Amino acid sequence: MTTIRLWNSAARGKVDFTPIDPANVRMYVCGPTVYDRAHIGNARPAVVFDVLYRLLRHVYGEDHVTYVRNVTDIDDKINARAKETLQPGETPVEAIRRITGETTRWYFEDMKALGCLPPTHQPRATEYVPQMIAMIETLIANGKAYAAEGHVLFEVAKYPEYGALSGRSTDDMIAGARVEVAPFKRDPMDFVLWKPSEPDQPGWESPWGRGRPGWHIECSVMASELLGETFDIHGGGADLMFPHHENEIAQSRCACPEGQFAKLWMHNGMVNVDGRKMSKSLGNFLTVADMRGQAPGEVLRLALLSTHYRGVLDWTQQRIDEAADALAKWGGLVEGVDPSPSAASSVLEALGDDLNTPAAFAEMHRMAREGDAPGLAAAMALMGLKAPAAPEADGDLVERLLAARAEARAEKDFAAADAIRKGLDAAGIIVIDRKGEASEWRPGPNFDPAKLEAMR
RNA sequence: GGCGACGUGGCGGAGCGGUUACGCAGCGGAUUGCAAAUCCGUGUAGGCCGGUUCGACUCCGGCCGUCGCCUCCA
Repeated sequence: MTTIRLWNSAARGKVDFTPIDPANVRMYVCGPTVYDRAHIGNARPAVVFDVLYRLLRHVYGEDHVTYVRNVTDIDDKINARAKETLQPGETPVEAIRRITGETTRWYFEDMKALGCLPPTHQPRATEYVPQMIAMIETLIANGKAYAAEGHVLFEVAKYPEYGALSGRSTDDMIAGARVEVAPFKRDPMDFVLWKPSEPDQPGWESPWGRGRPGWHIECSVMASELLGETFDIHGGGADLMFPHHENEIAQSRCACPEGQFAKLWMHNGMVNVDGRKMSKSLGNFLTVADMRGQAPGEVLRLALLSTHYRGVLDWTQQRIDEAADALAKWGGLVEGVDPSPSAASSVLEALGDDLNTPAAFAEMHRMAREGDAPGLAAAMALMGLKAPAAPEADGDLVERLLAARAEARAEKDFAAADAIRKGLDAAGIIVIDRKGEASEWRPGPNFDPAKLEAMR
């Protein structure tokens, strides 16, 4: 059996992965807040943890892995967006449903295009509010939380291990204090479990009046409801380590003192665009929809995996181009080839070493060079990679142009022949001449139908 | 200010205390009327300064630089 070693953020080191129950390996990953198109930063964790999901299924069996990725559909950013886009005759709550429904659908489509398997469960926060209220009540009963002015706050001082995941002491946090200090907080570090809702905001009846849950409690509840009080892996972006994951740990451990919550924490690195942090003000904000306009989802997936998941990924055109070339080459090699029964052990070994996808690709390049098409096909299947569908080119037109070129060549009119070849080349049509036979051709990764059409 | 990560050849990007990463680009060759595609070959590295060691890109310390988090951003 392949040994899987994973970097545990909480321990700051690699550990051998040993499931609590090999018959049911359990993983939770923080999913998107559905108020807008998924961006490239949402895509990376989805793709990275999809690779881990596939690896775990390969090692422990397809029916022995439970993967939960939530959808946060209660959030003040959603409320703000609803207010901005309110349609005539629409209530604010209807607007919220419109936005969360639409963006959730977009998210599912985008992730599918990136080759991600659907997780076992994709719970929505709105489906778990009663359980959140119950967990908050438990925290109050345990003396870890307090109600004040319609809010319920978690009292950080009551959880001495707070900060263990991110390696911060509460003193450090206060030193950097940029925390909002509300008058009803006992301590600036205390964070919201429940807050009151205005009449035009979504709200649920609770022991503390009509209100809504805070962000952190959503994940704690959905994880324990679907995976239990102790489960194997919790994943998410590195920026979520503090405070989101720290707060999840505090809540869950205090609500279920006998449970451990996640045994292993994994964090993917951030994505930069052309060397800079992606932001709307810099104008380099990239959505998955934008990316899908640049290249097929399969290519984007390879590009997202081309650097190790813990490092910062710089998103550039060159990276996309190289991914497209590699995939086109591999796709040509494995077309019509039956994958070998199991992925090459070298590829499994690379992935098993803390998801070293670049090392796995090096192995795949080696297989391509050595002509091991079945092995390559198996490796691609394991990683959820496939060649993008060949673009449709106007075959009659290309054949006609090639015939004209052949005629020019026969008459030694090389200027005319070369003009046609250069045109086809510029259009991204790859022409392969063979001695004594008709030229073969196929659309390449840079095929541009408009340029081909212009040669008519 | 506090905490943390990272600095590898032209670019991307891994592993490794001593022996080729790999890919792209480049260069040379095969092939071609010239190309393309394909194949073969090949050069180029480890921020700076110290330390440990027979030996360091790899371990330790310092410095410099880049980036991130500390703001309900993946």
